[in-house]
Amino acid sequence: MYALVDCNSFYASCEKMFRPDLKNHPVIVLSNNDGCVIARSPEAKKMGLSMGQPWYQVKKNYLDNGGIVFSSNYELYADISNRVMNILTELCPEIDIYSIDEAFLNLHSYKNNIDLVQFAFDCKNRIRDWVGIPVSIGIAPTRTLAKLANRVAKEDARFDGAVILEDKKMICHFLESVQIEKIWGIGKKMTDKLNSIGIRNALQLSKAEPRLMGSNFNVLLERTIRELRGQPCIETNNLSEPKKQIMVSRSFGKSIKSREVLREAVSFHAGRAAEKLRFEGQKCRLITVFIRSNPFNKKINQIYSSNFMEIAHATSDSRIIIKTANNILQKIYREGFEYSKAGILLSNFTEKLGYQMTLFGKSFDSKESENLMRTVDYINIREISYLFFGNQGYRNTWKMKRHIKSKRYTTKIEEIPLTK
DNA sequence: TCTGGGGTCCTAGGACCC
DNA sequence: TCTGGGGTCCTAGGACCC
Repeated sequence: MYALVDCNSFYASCEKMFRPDLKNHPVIVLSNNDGCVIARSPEAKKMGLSMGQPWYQVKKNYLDNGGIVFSSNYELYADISNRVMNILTELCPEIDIYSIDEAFLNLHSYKNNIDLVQFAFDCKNRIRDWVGIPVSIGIAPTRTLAKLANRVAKEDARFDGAVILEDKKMICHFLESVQIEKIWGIGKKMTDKLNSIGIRNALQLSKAEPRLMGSNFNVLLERTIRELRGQPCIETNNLSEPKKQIMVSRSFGKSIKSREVLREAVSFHAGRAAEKLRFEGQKCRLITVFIRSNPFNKKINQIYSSNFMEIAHATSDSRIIIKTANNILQKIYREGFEYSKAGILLSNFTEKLGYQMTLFGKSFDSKESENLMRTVDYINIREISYLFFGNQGYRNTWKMKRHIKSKRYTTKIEEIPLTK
């Protein structure tokens, strides 16, 4: 059996934790640049706000009706997430952290020795009491079914936040009431395709022949069908699995024409990406940079420009990565466009051990490079001061908007909440 | 005025090999 | 009329996820 534990309206719940005065008030959290709605408290959901809706479209109405809004505060959410995951790991060491706010627990090793209902409520209560975040729990024979159970636990108040699907008959009955687009892994395109051949609910899908569906559509669908039938076949994404790519990209606070300012933004992202790469203990060989205009603005000429460069030896040196990113930018920049976003993608990783040696030239970052980067990271992590590279610039005219951010209550000594 | 960011996996098709 | 067969590897792009 698998349990899926998922925090309810996670970002909004994090904000509410530190603002007891907002209890029972609608609270939402916005994406970067205060662009879209990405988390809604139950009260905000009732007001009809939907996920991903542009903020400017709902702003007036929402605020007029007493809604509360926050810019995203990832430092806070990441810290709260760690606390939740630590508790879950204690309860079940076979844990697969799937995203910032949800995790699968593999309950197989418990066999029949636990009362699943008891287990679910223990989890739920402990996280509520120790951290302060409400969670929902779905337990079922496969991950796909656990996902569905979780969804029902969230949506139907009668279950009090926990749904356990065990009995075969019960599962069939349950699947019949589920639309296929609610199934994990079935997106919009697949929904349309399946609807067109008359498959509308999860029970119908589970009765389709997996092999045949696999060859007519794709293997992902085949796996999903098997999972719906109670046969686990979606692998764990082992927690220690190294990343395969690292991306840093941001929309700008306002659009940019100047090559110079663009260069600062790209350098800044490149520096951040290099930092992430070092924390992953990886080195990369391929660097891709892209710049683009705002696709929503129909009045301007659109551009999406990108290119990549391979570096001779795998590196995690910020200087090399920033320099390469700038060379790519030189190639892709076109005069006369308004750019609204830039990004960098690092890929082709080689773990620190086990390099491919190059025939000519050096194969490794030099000792000097390693030492320098370690020192820079040391200083930056501890915020003794903030070191950056000249290219990264100081103007920051492109930085994103985050006008209504809450405090970093748990990670900044100056921002710890005080009682009056 | 104003529309996020970071990932994974799969597939089709091209290049290349014998 | 008619132009092999079987493979691998790589990449770009699609679909999906939170």
